[in-house]
Amino acid sequence: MVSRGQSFPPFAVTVDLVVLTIREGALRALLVRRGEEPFEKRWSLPGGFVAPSEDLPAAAQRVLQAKTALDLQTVHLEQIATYGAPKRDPRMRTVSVAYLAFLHDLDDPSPGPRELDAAWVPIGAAERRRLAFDHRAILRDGLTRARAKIEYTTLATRFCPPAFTLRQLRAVYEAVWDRELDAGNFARKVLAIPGFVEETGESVASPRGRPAKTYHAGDAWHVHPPLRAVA
Amino acid sequence: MVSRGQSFPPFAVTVDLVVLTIREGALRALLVRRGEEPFEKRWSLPGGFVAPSEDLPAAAQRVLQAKTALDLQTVHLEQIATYGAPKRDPRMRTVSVAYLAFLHDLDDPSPGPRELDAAWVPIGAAERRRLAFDHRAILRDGLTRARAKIEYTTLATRFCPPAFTLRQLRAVYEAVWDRELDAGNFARKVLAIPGFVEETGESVASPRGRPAKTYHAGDAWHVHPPLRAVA
DNA sequence: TCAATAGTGTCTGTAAGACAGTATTGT
DNA sequence: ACAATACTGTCTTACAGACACTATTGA
Repeated sequence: MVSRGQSFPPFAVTVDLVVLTIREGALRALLVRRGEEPFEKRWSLPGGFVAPSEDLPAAAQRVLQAKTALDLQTVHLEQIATYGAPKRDPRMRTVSVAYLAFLHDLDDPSPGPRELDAAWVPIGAAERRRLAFDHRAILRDGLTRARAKIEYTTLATRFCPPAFTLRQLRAVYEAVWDRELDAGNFARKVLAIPGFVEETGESVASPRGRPAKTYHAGDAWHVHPPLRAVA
Repeated sequence: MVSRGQSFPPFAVTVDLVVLTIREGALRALLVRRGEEPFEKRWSLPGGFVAPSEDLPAAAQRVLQAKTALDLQTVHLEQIATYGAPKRDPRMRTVSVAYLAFLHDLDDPSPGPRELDAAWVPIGAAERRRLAFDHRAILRDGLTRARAKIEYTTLATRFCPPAFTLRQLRAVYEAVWDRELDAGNFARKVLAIPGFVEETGESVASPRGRPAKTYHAGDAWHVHPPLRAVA
């Protein structure tokens, strides 16, 4: 171990992102197909090296904006954990700081210059796929975090467009937890939490049936008492 | 950003530890006084550089064993988060992976060769102290994690010696949450969770009053329904 | 017997889930 | 009218917290 002067064991530091969205009623993760070694042609989480004077969240934002046509700073990005097994990257000693992002449905993602493809992959397929590096473990940890976090925070609204119905919000929970919720109980509970959602005053016609009111995300962060992932 | 060949932005990677214990009825953190620049003479969390072929949890264990006369692998170590602001270390670009450890009461800690002192500092004083680097934020995050984690896991038993009374276990929760719990409700709840604690069959005399049974930690991990930090 | 601590019983309020019932629309 | 969807009322059960009560010891 070196601890003095300019000499220290040099590490490469990367960020890798678990980017989740709801599309066609299914929870999906953003995956990219690698165009270079190592793991060429293998699917992986989007990621990249951290620049010498770049903060870690800034690196995560940069990677995210390169793949998606994101307008805003309002996207929620949180750190999952850091992965640094000595042989996780065959090229060099690397630690990867993993981030989790929640996005509402967007256009198709665009692959970067060194990538063959980019896609929103349904979560079951993504988890089963052989991913590059230790990305399968990172994806698993990110999903676990997401499933836990929407229980006691209002983050589920981040999966929704700016205006949404309670049906859409409930669909988020149902997709993330892979479990059906009682529509009535859900509406009562969400509306009882101050600042979870706020009426827009508008309604949208359902395919058939009574039109649903639309809501904006409110400014509350904590949901107490929490919604529950298991019955 | 460099992403090909041997050339990449070099980072130093360290581990820093939030090591907590209960001593004299108070929650305390292990702090060390730095004997070299930067932040010479300032108190800090124990930490150190990660060696070139060392896994991150192994580095954390090594740092922990250097300070405390720990016998075992059974200590619980979990990652808190990673801190990598560009100027967090004035010497070089450094990212620090922070770990959280729960220990039962041990001997006084021993300072390392480049440290002036080491001590179990009561948590209130530790939080108020001006610590080196961004260690105050790391300590805060570690405490938040600890307070949340003992709600829904059996980790509080890690603060207890191998055999303990319910009074001792309750004292752990009271110290960590800084809140008194109803003794009766606590006993009923803990005993109702299968595998939380197991009777040793022995008792210990109280200073005055009925002797308390002693227990070992059981093999359960989750506490459901959770104990609650707030009333 | 008294004081102190350990542990149990019982009541009450809150909240979750099941599910029936009402409201509002398009066809 | 009917079907479909949105939402509300009501009942049951579970559990947390308050607190009174019993149990067991040393002095």
